[in-house]
Amino acid sequence: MLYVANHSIPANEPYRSSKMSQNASKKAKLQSQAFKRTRADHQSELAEDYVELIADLIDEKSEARGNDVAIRMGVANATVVKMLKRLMERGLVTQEPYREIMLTGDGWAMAENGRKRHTIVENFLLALGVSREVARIDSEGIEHHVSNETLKAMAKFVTRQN
Amino acid sequence: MLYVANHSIPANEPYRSSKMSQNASKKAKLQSQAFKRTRADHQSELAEDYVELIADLIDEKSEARGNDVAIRMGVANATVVKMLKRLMERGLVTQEPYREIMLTGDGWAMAENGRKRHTIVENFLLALGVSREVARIDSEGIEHHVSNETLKAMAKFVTRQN
DNA sequence: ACCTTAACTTAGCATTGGCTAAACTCTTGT
DNA sequence: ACAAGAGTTTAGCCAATGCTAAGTTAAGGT
Repeated sequence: MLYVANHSIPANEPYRSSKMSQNASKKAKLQSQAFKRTRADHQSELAEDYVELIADLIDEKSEARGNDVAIRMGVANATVVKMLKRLMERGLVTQEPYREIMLTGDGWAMAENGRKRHTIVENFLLALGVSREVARIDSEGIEHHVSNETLKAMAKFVTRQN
Repeated sequence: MLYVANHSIPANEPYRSSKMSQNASKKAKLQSQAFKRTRADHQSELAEDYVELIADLIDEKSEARGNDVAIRMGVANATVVKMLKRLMERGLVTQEPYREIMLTGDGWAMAENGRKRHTIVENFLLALGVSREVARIDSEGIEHHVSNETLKAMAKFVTRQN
C-alpha cells in the first residue's frame, strides 16, 4: 500500500506561486524525489535483510529456524513470526507452523541479489581503506541505498585496485 | 522509548547451545549488532533530514515555512506538523502556531553536521564517476549509514582525485 | 514412553510516520 | 476593511515494526 502525497508537482503545469522562482520549484521537485526514493527503499530494505539472512542460515545449517533469525537480527521471536507472515504474503518465504523456514524462487532471487550487492559494497569499502569491522557494519546500512549505477562504479573501483 | 531486545548475547557469558559452535555464536552477535545499528540509524535519519532541510530553507528564503518543508520532503502538510512536534520535543526546532519554523542551537549543529556528511558523500560519488543525478539521489540515502571512519576515507579519496 | 524444556505462536500494546478531511488563521488584494 | 485563498492545524485513520506475557508444540534425554 504505497501512499502517494498529493504534493508532487505535475510535470507539465507550471505550479509556481508568485514568490517561487522556477529554479526553486525545480529544486523542490528534485529533492522530494530523492526523499521519496529513500522512503521507498526503507520499505523493501527490511524484507531483503530477513530474506538474505534466511538464505545464509539455510546454506550454513541446512535449515533456517525462526529462533536463529531472531538471534541474528537482534530481535524478539514474536517479531520474526510477524515478519514472516508479511514475507509469506509477499511470496518470498513459505513455512508450516512450528517448522523451518523455506524460501520461494522469488525469495532466493532476492537473496542472491542482496548478497551480490552486499559483497560489492563491503569489498569496495575495504578497497577504500576502511577497516574490516567498520566495512561490515557500514555495508549493511549502505547496501540498500545504492543504485545500480553506483554499484557498478564501486565494482569497477575494486577491480582497478587489484 | 528505545526497545532493547532481550536476545543480545551477554559479553561475558558463553550463551552457547549445544548445537551452536562458538564461531556461530560470535557471528550471530556481530551480525545482530550491525542490524541494530541500522535500526538505530533509521530513528535519527528522518529527524536529520527535516532539520537539514529547514536549515536550507532558512538560508535560501530567510525563513522556513511548513508548507515548503512539505513540498520539498514530498509529504503532506499534516505530516510536517506532526514531525515538527517531535522535533520540538527533542529540542531541535521551535515554532509558534502559524509562524515560521526556527532551529535551536542543537538544530543548527545537527544541520551543519548533516550538510558536511552530505557534501562529502555526494562529492565522493561524483569523484567515483557516478552521474550528477544519481549522486544526488544516492547520497541522500547513503549519508546516514556512513560511519566517521568511512566518511574520512571518502574525503581522502576526493582529495586524492584532485 | 513421557516429561522437560526450548522453540514457536498468539494476543495485545506502543511508536513512528504516513494519509485525508475539515476547521482554523493569516495575509493580501480590492 | 474585509473576503478569499493560501497556509496551518486538528482529528482520526492506517500499516509497519518493535516489544512482553502467556499459551502451545515438538524433540531429546532418561
